[in-house]
Amino acid sequence: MPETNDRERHGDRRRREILAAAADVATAEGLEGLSIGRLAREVGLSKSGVAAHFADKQELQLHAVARAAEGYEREVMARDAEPGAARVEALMTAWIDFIEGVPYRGGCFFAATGAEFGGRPGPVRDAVAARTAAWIRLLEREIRTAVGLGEFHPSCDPRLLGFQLHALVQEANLRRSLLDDAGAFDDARALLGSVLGSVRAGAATNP
Amino acid sequence: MPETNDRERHGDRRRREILAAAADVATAEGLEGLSIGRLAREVGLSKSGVAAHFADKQELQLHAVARAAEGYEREVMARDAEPGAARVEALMTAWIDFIEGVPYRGGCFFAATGAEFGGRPGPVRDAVAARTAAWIRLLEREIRTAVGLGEFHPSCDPRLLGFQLHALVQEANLRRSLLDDAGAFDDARALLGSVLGSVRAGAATNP
DNA sequence: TGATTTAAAATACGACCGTGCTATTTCTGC
DNA sequence: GCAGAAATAGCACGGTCGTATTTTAAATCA
Repeated sequence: MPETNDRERHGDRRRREILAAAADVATAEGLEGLSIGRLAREVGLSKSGVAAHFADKQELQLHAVARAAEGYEREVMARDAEPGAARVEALMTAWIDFIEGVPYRGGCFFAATGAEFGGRPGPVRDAVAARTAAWIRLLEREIRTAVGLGEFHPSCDPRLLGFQLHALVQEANLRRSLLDDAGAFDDARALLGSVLGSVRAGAATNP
Repeated sequence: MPETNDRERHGDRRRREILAAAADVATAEGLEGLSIGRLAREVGLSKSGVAAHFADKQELQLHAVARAAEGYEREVMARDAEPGAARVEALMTAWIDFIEGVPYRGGCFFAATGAEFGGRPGPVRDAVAARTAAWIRLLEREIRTAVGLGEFHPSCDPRLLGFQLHALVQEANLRRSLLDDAGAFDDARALLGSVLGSVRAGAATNP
């Protein structure tokens, strides 16, 4: 069998190309509205040429979710900084920068697909939810570390702070993509600073 | 001509029934994915029976947006309280309560459709965006009043506070619908209290 | 009652959907 | 260069989509 070893099989380049286009299109037009024919036109293949790479449409959707998640893991979650407050700030800043300069037309892939699949059960929803939950947990864990190190005020509730930080970026993404508010990410940065400032050790007892 | 006077034409009851179902379904499955046939099954009519009430699908979508907005105007925006801080809190509380007990399966209609149409031009997007922007402006105006009355700290930026408050509810809606986090609205309420507390006159200089 | 207006159904049409199946082209390893 | 495998194209199928036209049934009114 060819299989040079295991990785980088022959059609993997195409497959990646298709998935990149899928993540792109899905961010703007939804993961369900994404059609094989539409995708084929996008990458210059025939419908069957695209379909051959996946068992069915759902598998394509799941791979597109995974592909989008890889981007976040590489560009956002992998930020290294001193554990604690510094890393919380680094993660958030990287996240805001990433979404602001996002290559996908609709903004944040997970904001778009999360809202799309929110009220709908199934494996795709589960995949989107799992990635979102993992990111929130990562954020909370880092906040907890900062509290443990005494960098954040002891009264700071990691779940609530994580809630607040996650909300800021979701809001910025919505305002840019729906309201064409280009300054939304600067607002998010400003609020990130003020929220983090208010929980830093030595500040008042909020939140 | 029949036309009892002008309002309440003959098929208006059906029409309202269809639009209620449309807003319902669209919240869970999107405004674009909403199909005439699906809607017909929902209200127990034939496809053509539904289609006869609207010029085309886009008109149906626009009316569904308007219908959903009416619900918000009636249940949320119409809260009357003393202008200023009290009304800001009343509006936000009514909003959170409304979405938490929302009759639509996917949560907030405008969160769902806003994300869906964010990266897509057209009249439907414009309608959703206009309603969302109007609500944000209403919130900001009331905040500005509170600052003017001296109830909120003079350093409070109405745009940023509005950003933060709007973000809280969007986040709660996402967490419940995508992550099945039933406590998300209580978290939003807690944060609403802490954020408003921090901008009340006499508090520290945040945000 | 009979004529007329209105609501809804029935039906049809063309477009696109996802999915199989069968060529045909393109690449790869000897 | 040739065999064989992999990648892609071509095509057909059953469904559903939105829409338009026609037909039936029910309500309204003279």
